[in-house]
Amino acid sequence: MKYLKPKGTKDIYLEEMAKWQNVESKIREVAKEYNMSEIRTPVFESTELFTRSVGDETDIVNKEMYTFEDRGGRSITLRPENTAGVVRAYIENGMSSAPSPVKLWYLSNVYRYEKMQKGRYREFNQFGVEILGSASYMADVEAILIPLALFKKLDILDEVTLNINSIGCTACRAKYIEKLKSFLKDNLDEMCSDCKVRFYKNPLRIIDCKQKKCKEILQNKPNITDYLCEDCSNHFEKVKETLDSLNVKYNINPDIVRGLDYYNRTVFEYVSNTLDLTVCGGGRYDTLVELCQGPKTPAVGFGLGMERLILLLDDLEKNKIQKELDIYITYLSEKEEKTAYKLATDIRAYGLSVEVDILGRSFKAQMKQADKLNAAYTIALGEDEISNNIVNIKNMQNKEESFTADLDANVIAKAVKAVNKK
RNA sequence: GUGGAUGUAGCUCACUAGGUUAGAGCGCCAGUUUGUGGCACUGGAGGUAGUGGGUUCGAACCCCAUCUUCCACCCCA
Repeated sequence: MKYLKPKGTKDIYLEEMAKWQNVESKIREVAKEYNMSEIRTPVFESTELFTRSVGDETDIVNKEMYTFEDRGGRSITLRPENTAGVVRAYIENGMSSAPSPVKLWYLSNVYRYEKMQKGRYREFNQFGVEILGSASYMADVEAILIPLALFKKLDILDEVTLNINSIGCTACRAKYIEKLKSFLKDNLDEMCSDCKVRFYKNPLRIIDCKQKKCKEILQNKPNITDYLCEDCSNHFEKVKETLDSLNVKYNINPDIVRGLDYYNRTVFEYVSNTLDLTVCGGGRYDTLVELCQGPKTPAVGFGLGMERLILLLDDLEKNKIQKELDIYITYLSEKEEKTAYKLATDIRAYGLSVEVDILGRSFKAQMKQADKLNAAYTIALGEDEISNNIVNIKNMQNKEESFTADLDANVIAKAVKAVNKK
């Protein structure tokens, strides 16, 4: 075991790959149902894109980016999140002139230099959506609904909780921060060292500090929802009303503050009820496109952690994939080997999954193998079958439902497909 | 980045007053007399005990370093 995968990375293979593909296929279904189009952007972008958009006071930018200089002396960073790259692509390719709203989805890997824990990797995958061009609360609602549609398909609707909040616009947030600061000012000495720093750099983050003393002090803090300006307040009310009308259950949690600077108004997250994990986080970002030198464009989006979602599914045993094989062709001796292989190849051309032994196993071992691979049917080829030009197609689950067919790929494929449909 | 754990076959784990060729279950490969799987039985492959040093006549077991993974913070998907 000389070479190990880099810290914080993961190999995905065999059964786990099947689980991923299952989730991915559900994601594609949802994407189609919501009429979104897929976007793929580069794994790396110029460093400045992230420092500008994510915010240079955030932890992501301060200590978690994989940044390096390329051979041309450019500062490059492996994307720590996807929104910035999508927004860059939106502007660069003039997508603002496409019919609004532009609804983009992606499934891509992102990179953060973090200390490992379960559900926390240095390379991980996010399913995400960005809805660009709508300032309406309806867009917020749609962004909230999309993960829900996926959870429903995965049968974990009751296993996650939706938390929402509004952090207002720059104007009302600034007012709130003043209130919060004056509330905390007197007790600042008793707070943890992190919070003392946050007090000056990013006061909102104090809200979700987990230190006991800080929590105590925060008990009677002012809530941002009480300080929203009229527009922001109305917007938030409309979001809630619409969610209610759709029977979407949610908690209003005035303590959720996202770790990226570009959010405003609605922020939301989906949290596992059983594991201590945030599976999905998102919100509105009306100023980001402009900040990245694009046309003024309101937008909302979210990112959903694939590794965490799959971790949750595994924990709930909701993602068990039974691998299936349509036909296993066995042969009695080396004499029938070539006929068997040709038959397999021919049947495969009809879209069925077919396996033949390529290890030189005995007939009996081939049968065992067919069983292990969970083959629906087996076909045994021997001298008799070849001379009579007829084969027995054995149903591996129920011997009584076995049947015969001509030794012909077309006939066999049609017969198996017909039986499968029943 | 801070604090605390962990590491023995592909997987889940045994073996400690430090002492001959490190074990089990599952998995993998094969066989149980020659044309039919799932059970059972038998056999086989597979580990320089994460890696590198040190202590010792002798280390998987003791010490140090390092890496990995995990837990609590931090943060977040």
